[in-house]
Amino acid sequence: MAHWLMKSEPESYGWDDLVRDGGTEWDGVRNNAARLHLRAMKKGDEAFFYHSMSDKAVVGIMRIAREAPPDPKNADWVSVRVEPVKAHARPVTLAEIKAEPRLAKMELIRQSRLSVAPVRDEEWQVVLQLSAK
DNA sequence: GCCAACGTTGGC
DNA sequence: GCCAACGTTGGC
Repeated sequence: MAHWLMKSEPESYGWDDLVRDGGTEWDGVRNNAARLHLRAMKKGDEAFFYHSMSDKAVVGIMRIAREAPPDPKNADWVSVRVEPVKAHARPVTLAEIKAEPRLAKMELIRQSRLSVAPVRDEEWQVVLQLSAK
């Protein structure tokens, strides 16, 4: 099972909105690299929900409930369905991630503008540990 | 509010 | 096919 990280500004659509809705269609991704990651997601994969801009923290875990449909007429419509799994006991801030040497290679750090990014298994575990502290 | 990083567009 | 100009994202 693969792991991912998906960003949203909490003011436009945050973790609380996701929980309220019980899940959502993750669309509106325009960046091509991010789109490729969306297409690579499989049902059952898990993803961190990251609040960008005002919050800058990983706040919870989502599950990919439906993969992107194949061959859309318009690449802009690529989307997956995500559902909330669990809020972190404690959000893991960007500052903490940057301060943790084992997370230095995260795509989140290396390419800050990428809104949908893969997360390595080791990195996933480290972030989980930080969220439980 | 500023600016760095990155992507896209369009002129040549 | 190159590159300058411009737009967007997101951290600071």
